[in-house]
Amino acid sequence: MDTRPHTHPDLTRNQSLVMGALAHADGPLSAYSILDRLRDQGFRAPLQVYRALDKLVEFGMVHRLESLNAFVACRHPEYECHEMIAFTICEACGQVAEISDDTLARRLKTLVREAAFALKTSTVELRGLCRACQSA
Amino acid sequence: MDTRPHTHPDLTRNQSLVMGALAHADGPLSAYSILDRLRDQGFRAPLQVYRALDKLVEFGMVHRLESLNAFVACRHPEYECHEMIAFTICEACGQVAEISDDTLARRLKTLVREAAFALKTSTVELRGLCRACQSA
DNA sequence: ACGCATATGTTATAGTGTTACATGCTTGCG
DNA sequence: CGCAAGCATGTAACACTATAACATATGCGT
Repeated sequence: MDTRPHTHPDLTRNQSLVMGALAHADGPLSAYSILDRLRDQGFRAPLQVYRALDKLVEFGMVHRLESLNAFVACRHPEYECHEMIAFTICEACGQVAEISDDTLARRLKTLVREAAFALKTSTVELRGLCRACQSA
Repeated sequence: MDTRPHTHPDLTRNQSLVMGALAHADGPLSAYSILDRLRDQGFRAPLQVYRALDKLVEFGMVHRLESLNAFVACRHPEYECHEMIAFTICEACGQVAEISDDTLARRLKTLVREAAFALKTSTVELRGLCRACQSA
C-alpha cells in the first residue's frame, strides 16, 4: 500500500468551493446542503455539486458515506491510504471518525483474494453511539 | 456472538410478499422494483414495501446494501450472525456474495472497542468485479 | 486557426425515502 | 359485551438524492 505523501491536482473554482464547504463543516454534508451553502457563490444546480464531488472523491480529498448519502472532507488527505478506510458514525450527534487500520485492510484483502474478486472500492461504516453520546 | 439457529416470527401478508420477491430474485432489488413486482398482488405505494423491508431487515432475513440502495434476501437466514457480514458486489453482473468471517468481525469489534464506540450496525461492502466478469 | 478534452451552466426528469393521516384488526381486560 | 391499546395497512402528498440531455465556455497542443 502506498502511503507516501502526495500532492493534489489544482482544483477548479467549483471544486474549491465544494471542498471549502466540506472542510469548514463540522461533519458530513449532503450534496443538497452543500448546494444551499454555495448559492451565494453562484451555485444553482445539483449537478455543479455532484460533478465537483466526483472529482474530489477521485482525488481522495473527500469520502462518501454510503449509509448517510453524505460527504465528508478527509481528515488526513496528504498521507493516508484512502482505499480501505473505516468510519464510525454516531447516530446521535452525527460525528464521523476515520479509522485507518492495517490489520483490517489486510484481512479484507485476504477475503477478497480468496473469493477471486477484483476489488475497486470498499465501504466500511460502523454506526452507533460515540463515547460522548453514550453517557447522555 | 450468538450463532445458534433461531426461528423467525410469522410474517404478515405484506412481509411475505416482499420476502418472496427478494427470495426469487437472482440479485438485489430496489424498493421500487419490488413495488413493481407486487402490483398484481395489490401493492400501490412505496410505503408498503418500505415497511415490510424494515421488519425483514430487523428479523435478519434481508440485508440492505447501502452502496446500491437495494435489498437482498439473506442466503443463510437461520444460522448466521447477521451483524458483521461483508458483501462483495460485482459492478458488471450485479452478483452479490455474503462473506461471514470471524477474523474480520473480531478486528472490527476491537477497533470499535478501542474507540469506545457503541456499535449498532455495521456495513462492509466490497465493490469490483467477480471472478467470472474479470475474464470477460 | 483548429480540434480536442475538460469544465461549466441550465432545465428537466428519474429514482429513493418519508410525513401525515385514516382505517382496520387483534388482543386483553373491566 | 364494550372499549382501549398496539400493530399492520392503505393512500396521497411530499421531500430528498441523483442523473440525463444539451448548450456553452475555457484551455491546450499542433
